[in-house]
Amino acid sequence: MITQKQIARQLGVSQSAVAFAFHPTLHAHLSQDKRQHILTTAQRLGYQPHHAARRLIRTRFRRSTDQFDQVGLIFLAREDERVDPVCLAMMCEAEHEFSRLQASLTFVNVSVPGGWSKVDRLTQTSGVDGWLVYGPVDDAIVGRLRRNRLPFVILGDHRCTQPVNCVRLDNAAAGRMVAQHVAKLGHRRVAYLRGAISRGYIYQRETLDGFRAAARELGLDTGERWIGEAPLWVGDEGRPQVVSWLRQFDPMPTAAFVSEFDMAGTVFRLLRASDIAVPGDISLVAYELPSLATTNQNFSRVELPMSEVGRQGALLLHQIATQPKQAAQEVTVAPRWAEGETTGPPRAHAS
Amino acid sequence: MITQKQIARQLGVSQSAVAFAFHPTLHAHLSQDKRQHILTTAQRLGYQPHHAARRLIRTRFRRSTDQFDQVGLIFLAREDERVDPVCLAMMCEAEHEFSRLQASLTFVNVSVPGGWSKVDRLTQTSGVDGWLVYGPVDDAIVGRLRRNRLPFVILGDHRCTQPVNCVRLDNAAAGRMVAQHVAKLGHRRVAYLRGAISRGYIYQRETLDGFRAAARELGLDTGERWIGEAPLWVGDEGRPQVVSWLRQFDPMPTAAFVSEFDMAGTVFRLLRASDIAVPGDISLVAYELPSLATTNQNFSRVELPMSEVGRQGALLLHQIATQPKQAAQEVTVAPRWAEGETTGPPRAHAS
DNA sequence: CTGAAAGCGCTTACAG
DNA sequence: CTGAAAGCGCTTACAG
Repeated sequence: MITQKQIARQLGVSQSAVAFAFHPTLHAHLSQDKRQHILTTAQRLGYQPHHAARRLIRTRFRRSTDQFDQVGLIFLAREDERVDPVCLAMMCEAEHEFSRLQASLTFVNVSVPGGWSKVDRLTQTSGVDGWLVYGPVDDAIVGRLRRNRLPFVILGDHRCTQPVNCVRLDNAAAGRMVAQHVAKLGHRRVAYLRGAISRGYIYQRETLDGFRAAARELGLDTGERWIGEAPLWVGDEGRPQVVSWLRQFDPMPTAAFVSEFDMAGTVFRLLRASDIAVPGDISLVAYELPSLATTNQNFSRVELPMSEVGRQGALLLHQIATQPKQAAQEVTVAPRWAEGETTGPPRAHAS
Repeated sequence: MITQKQIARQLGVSQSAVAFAFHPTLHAHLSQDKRQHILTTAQRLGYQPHHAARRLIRTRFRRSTDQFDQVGLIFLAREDERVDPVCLAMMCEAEHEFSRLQASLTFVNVSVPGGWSKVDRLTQTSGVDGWLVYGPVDDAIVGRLRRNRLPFVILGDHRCTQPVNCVRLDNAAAGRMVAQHVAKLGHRRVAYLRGAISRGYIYQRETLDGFRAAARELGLDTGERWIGEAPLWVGDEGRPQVVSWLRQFDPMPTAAFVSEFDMAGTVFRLLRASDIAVPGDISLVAYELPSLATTNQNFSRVELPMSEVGRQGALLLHQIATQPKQAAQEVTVAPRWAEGETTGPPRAHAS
């Protein structure tokens, strides 16, 4: 591996001249020519700064502000969930963005005993320059992170009452988007199928609120009775209830929104098994990650680009880590509409 | 943060005495008493070795063999796959195991342009002490890894012709397990439902081979005709074909094995929609990760504990990184049988 | 504008 | 058996 010393020797300059060439913001100035010369040579020789040396020196000069080569991802899983496709999608994209910045991503699952002590250890030994945090984050956790004095960005929804740096999906916009698209097609009776809401996820409430507000504005017929909790998560027995729930209405809704990942396919099959045509009898709108299976099946859907959340999170963390203190920022990522074949205008006699 | 120097000052010993206390294998020996005293004090003060300093010094003394605090996970995604639940399950468990060893895990996705250069950079700048590798690994990739001279362990199936350190599931045992369980219940006509096999995954071939071999031994009726490629992956249209494929046999098979993740539920619903009772008319065996949805639905199934692969991979990497050179080891993890309600003895008149 | 020097925390060869 | 010293690669205060 190539060191600054070697570059200096090769060019017949001092080692500090080489170091200064990489830090143009420092008070000591090199002539432009000399600096360029050093940088070109460094590039040609394939110089890579030694991360460990940088980290070490950081403990000496606290205000080494421009260091950003190791970032941690704190994964706070909910107890009852083991695999989380959202997490991996965000992580891949965040890692990709960090790679551009010559930084790498350390994964820490704090949902196990002793998880937080690892976070503290990495912080104290300068193991990382900042944190991305994903999971059910609240004020207590934010307090803990603040005490460590490293910059951090929350990915996804959170329950904090104080302002924090975070990147999240605009859930309300997802709900609005659905209402707008079905309204434009001419639908008025739109059913909203939820998963089990006992856990009280934030996205569930926000999506529904967005849908409701837009539906009201657009003049859809959308009282409480159109909002059904479909027991799609509780095993197979409950599933046929979706059809009977839809059939209780007379006339039936002409459109339905399945507001949970990976469930529209099941509803589609249940409808077909009951000889309800999609989109002939009822239009169906799905809610999906860009990568899930339904994508291939040409459902009309609102897509939640979680990988974009990861990307924006990486960029925001880099920004707050390298720039002087500023107010907490909340970045929202817009959902995307994907037109498929499961929506169409309502039947003339039905609308 | 506490340093060795501070501990030394506190105890009135030299700094090197403290360092030696942490490295009992070195030639210079401390008295047992003194060593204990130093270690106790270090513990009491909450001493944490500074990783960066350790890494830095490693570039000086190459044979610092006992360092193991930063490990990389190389994620080689297949182009056509974006989210991989297996990867996250393994990673969580590996990270957990590394935490016990005071090490942390850096995630590197090499499926993007420039991915490998990051691996090289981390290797050259002593950014990591070893690699876990997950994805379609072949000899070319192994050659690349060997050149970097860091220990590495492959997680999951691979296509290498040379011996390598790896941890994988015993896929053949999964196939055998299914054959044994249905045979014990008295079944003779057993259908084997595959997903699309165009991609030629290794686990698909090995699982089938294991099933075939055991079926032959156990006297099951299992010619080529019992092995069907169920187009479960190609969208909704192909799905009803599963039922017609099963019905082409006369008499029908009394048991069926659905040999891909997350598909048994779909087959179950298709059968029910066609008034074929499970397990009355046909027993159904699923193939799942311990975390997938079917787990809740009480299917009889063979479970593939990928998290255990991650755990064993972490342990193996630690072993080869800290111990003198030894021959490549291949660790296999056994699948687990979970008895559910979708299997039973065949109907008397049918068997 | 430029270079020599100090020192981050640690490990280990070397001298007492 | 023990301690003083060198030095990993780097950044920056300080002296020319």
